[in-house]
Amino acid sequence: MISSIAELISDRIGTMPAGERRAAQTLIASYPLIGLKTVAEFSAAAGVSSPTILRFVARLGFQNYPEFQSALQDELAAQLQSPASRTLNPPSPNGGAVSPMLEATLDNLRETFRHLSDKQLADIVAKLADRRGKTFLIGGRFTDPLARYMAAHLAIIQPNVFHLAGQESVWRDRLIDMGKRDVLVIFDIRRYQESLVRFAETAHQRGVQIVLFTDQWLSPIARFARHVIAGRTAVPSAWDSSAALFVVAETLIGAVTRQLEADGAKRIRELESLR
Amino acid sequence: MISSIAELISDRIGTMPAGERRAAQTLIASYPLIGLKTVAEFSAAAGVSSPTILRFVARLGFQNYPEFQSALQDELAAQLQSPASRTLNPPSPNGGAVSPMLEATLDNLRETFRHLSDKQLADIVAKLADRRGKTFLIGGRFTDPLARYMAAHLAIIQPNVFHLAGQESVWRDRLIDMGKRDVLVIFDIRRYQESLVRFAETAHQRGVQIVLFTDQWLSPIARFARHVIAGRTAVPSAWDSSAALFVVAETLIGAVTRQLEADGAKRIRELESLR
DNA sequence: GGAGCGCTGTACCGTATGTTACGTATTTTG
DNA sequence: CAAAATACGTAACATACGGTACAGCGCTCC
Repeated sequence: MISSIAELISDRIGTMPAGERRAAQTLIASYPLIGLKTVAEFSAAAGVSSPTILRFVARLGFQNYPEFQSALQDELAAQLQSPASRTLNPPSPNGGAVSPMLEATLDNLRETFRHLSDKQLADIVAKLADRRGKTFLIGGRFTDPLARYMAAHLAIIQPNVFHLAGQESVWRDRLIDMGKRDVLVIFDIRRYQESLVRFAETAHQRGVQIVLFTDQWLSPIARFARHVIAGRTAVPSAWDSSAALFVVAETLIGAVTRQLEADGAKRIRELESLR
Repeated sequence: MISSIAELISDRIGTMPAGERRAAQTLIASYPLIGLKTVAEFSAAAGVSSPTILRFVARLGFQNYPEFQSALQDELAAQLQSPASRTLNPPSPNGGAVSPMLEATLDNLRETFRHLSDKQLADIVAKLADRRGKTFLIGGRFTDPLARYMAAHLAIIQPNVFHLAGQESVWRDRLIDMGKRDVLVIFDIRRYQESLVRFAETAHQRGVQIVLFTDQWLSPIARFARHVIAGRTAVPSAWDSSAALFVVAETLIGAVTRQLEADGAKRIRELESLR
């Protein structure tokens, strides 16, 4: 059963030629607004010619462009009159195989944040925003990209942020640079990596404060960590999900940025003037 | 402070002559749909003549009717992109400072998947699981970690998966290895990187099928992409969020794994025996 | 490698749309 | 009550919008 035009599109997008598919994608991307504008604007936004737009709506089964627009408007009207249906519609409009994954991830996010106190986050933010020391980030086989992601952001808003990459021997040598005032952010989920544990232990002995991102079963590194963030990872997949940790990381990035702005950090002002 | 057109109307409706007041009331009654239709339809619905409608919108301060319609559309866009859920949702169990970020991310995830059909995902999965060609992954400044994350998983379950890292000149040279049967997965969100666009264009010319992860405003690479995944990125932070794209990536990883298992790929069986 | 097909864009056309001028009706004011 | 000002609709107009014919191009399939 196809009720909305969006569904109709995604149903037929596979059978469309390249140009019309671009039209379909731009419409879906900012649905349904582009469709309410003129053919010329639509075509410009999609980067195709106007006839392609018209052929596109024709393929969807509409006699002409105005009829297509009317349909979009009717849909909008229905949506606006019952705003609840829009966000609540739990019988996922997308009854297929993907939604279990989405549902599980949404649950994981909520659960992860439920066990996360504001105080805990505030402490970590304060530590990360305190620029008397250096910040090192590292991750395991699958989580190292998370460390990179966080490092990419933090390195912009403050100096002395380093992502530890490459061979184990390489980052072991960086231990020399680490001391009491420094922070080490580690991402480690099952199966926990022995090399990371060793690294964390040594760093801990040197007085480095460790912020650990791990799963709900806690990596052994938790023993040495000053702050532990335990994210839910279970999803209906062969792999564990790092999405919850990813979102916590983004939250921290945002909070640290805000904190530094509040501190009136010169660097932030300079950055803004560069944009 | 008057923000919406509806407020503007109710503010001035007192000073309007009879005919225009009828127009105003008709518009408010089924706001804003009538305003998106033609002047003729609007006037008919209000029971007045077309010039009255035009005088009405002129009194609101608009130069002409199209300008008025654009304003209505912009308002709708803003309304649709920040779903009402934010106001309707149960006042988050965790009333603290982090929850806006979490709420926005949850919304982004739902919205992103709402615009994503099973068919579309299935097509991409089929392409990624089709092992007659190679798979290349690359990302932008902030999204390259996502490419790495995906590559780390895909490289385990199948051969010929390559993450393109380092200098632009390095991956440009890899173009030589790419052909019609190959897939290029690109992550690119605002601000879109010129170097990536050039790279995508050249790859496209070589017949490489491109799977693009981008934001809702679509990277210019969408022009060359066979498949486009548009994720929502807006969060209350100085940075855009890649969480939605991350979850889509995880979903794809899981689906590809399942697909290969279903295909009875020898590699998967070998992997299992190794564990 | 060649022939056929299908897709796409350019250029042009008819028309529906927004706009304006003007005459009539209605209300307001001295 | 008269006269003027304001409001409204009819009708004519110009623009820009949607629609179409056609030619070029790339792709696929012999």
